[in-house]
Amino acid sequence: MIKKQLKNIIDACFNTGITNGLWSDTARDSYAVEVPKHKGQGDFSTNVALIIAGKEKKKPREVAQQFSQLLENNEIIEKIEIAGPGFINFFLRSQVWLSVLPPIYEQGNSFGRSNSGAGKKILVEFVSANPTGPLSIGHGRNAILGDAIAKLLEAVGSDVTREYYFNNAGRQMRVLGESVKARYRELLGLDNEFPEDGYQGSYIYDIAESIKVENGEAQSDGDVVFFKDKAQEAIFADIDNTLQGIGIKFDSYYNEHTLYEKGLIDDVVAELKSKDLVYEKDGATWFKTTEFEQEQDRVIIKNTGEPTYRLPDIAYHREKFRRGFDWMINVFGADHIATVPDVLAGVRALDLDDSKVTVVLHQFVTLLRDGKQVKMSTRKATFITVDELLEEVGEDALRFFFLMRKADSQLEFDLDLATKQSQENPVYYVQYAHARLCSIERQAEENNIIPASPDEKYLERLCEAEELALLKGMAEFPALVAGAAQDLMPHRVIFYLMDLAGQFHGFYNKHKVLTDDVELSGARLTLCGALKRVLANGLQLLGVNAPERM
RNA sequence: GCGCUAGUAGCUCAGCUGGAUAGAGCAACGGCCUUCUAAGCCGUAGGUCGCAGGUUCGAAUCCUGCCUGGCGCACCA
Repeated sequence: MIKKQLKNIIDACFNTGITNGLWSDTARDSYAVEVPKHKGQGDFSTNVALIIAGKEKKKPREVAQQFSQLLENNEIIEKIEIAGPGFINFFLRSQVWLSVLPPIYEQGNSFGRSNSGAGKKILVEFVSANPTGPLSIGHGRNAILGDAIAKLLEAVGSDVTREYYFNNAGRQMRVLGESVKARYRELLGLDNEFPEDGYQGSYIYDIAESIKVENGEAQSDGDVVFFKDKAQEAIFADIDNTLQGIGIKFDSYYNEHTLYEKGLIDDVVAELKSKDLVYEKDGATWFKTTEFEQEQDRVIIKNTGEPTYRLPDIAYHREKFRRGFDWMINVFGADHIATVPDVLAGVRALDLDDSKVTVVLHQFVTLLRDGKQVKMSTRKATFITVDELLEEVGEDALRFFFLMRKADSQLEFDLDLATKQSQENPVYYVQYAHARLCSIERQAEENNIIPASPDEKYLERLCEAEELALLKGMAEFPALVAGAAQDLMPHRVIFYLMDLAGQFHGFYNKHKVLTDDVELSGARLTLCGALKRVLANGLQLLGVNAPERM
């Protein structure tokens, strides 16, 4: 907000310069106001002079000189310096930063939220695992990332729908049914044929066991479909339970089957046909993906008459458009890379705007146990489930860990470290700052020390470097949230919080909040209260608890 | 071979649309608890930002080539 004020002042000067014939209009919107990296370079800095000079072949420092003359006499600016190649650095009056406090107190738990994404209807599709087994650690990253993205978008005022897309038909599920049936017969002591590529996890035995308890031997020659349905039911219940355990709730579940029921699959084929984008070859139906900058055409209907996954995916996306979403976000694991271009090609083929579809691709989670990488496979059941991980590290650490890295980075999860050193987990660093602030407030109450009102005059006593840094940090929060939401990058919130918590810990060790000086104590208490609010709001955005005691 | 993605301190990673002296955590070393929670703080050490060119006033960031890791390249999802 303060940055915005300054931006307005700079924009005004830029315009004045044009009026006075100092420079032309070409640099408009291409210069920036930023917080400089190093101390001594002011509170904010702009590269406007460099940009103007670059466009007009002038000397940057001269332009900066001219520009700064237009900036004289302003109530928020203490001084201006021209530095380096031609940056203009702004040093603001320290009282300016106090203006963050009232909004924090007024807005409370909505401080940081904004309406920068208001009026947008957004679909976030994530997890979308078919019900063939418990959620593995990879799904865990997907789930937490997707949910955090949804939370961020909600924070900027968008209307967000969380959707889980699944398929309970097809080969995978048939194999699942066969696997359960084999285990069931095994439990009954009957001969059985476990499918070669069957699911070997112990959960298959659990499902078989419960079928045995329920039905005795009655289903020993039961249809595979019966076992498949039972398995699906049990596994979905399990997945749901897992998601609940990490605090995730979906607004809708979309079954691929719906697309068939409504005839939407056929619609898509018909439409592609009418556009001459499909052809028959070797008994299969091919989609001319080469018309959309792809290397080869792709099969959409196999020679058996069954569609490949692409076709329903395309139909599903068209359905999303029809449902009126302005932005459709898919959170996928890296193993789905190949499907993305095909679906987007389909979207374009149907004359839909593919720029409304964003795919957030996250890399794999590498698991380390005893310093060695664990290779995971659902089928062979050599995987760690989200439940197991949750059990080991707890919900807060789980969320925090998964969100700490940007999606594009592979995430290394060292189990030994996460369990053994969970006390030194970064999540505690932030939570501890919050707990400390709460503790200070409790002590203040006991000693009847009253916080200053957020617009109190003597808040000007907050002039230590650490205090100003904290005020400055808090002022950045709303813009940070808006940026993280727009770029779908929850990890920025984590880094922000760690930084802010760090600044607080530093302040805490250097200055005492509760002293005999009533005004100073009151002022610092107000600062602390605001800080507590910002930390709590930030943690809430990530779905992490903000404990009052630790 | 092709596509996507990454390659930054001993390790794990930030670095937003190119910007001024490249940061954090862990690990290492040295300090700080009779005073608001030491799950904390302060300090020291640690870097040819994979390599080589190019674009520019200015490159970890953009472009090209090469090297290395991960993931994909099905009429599986």
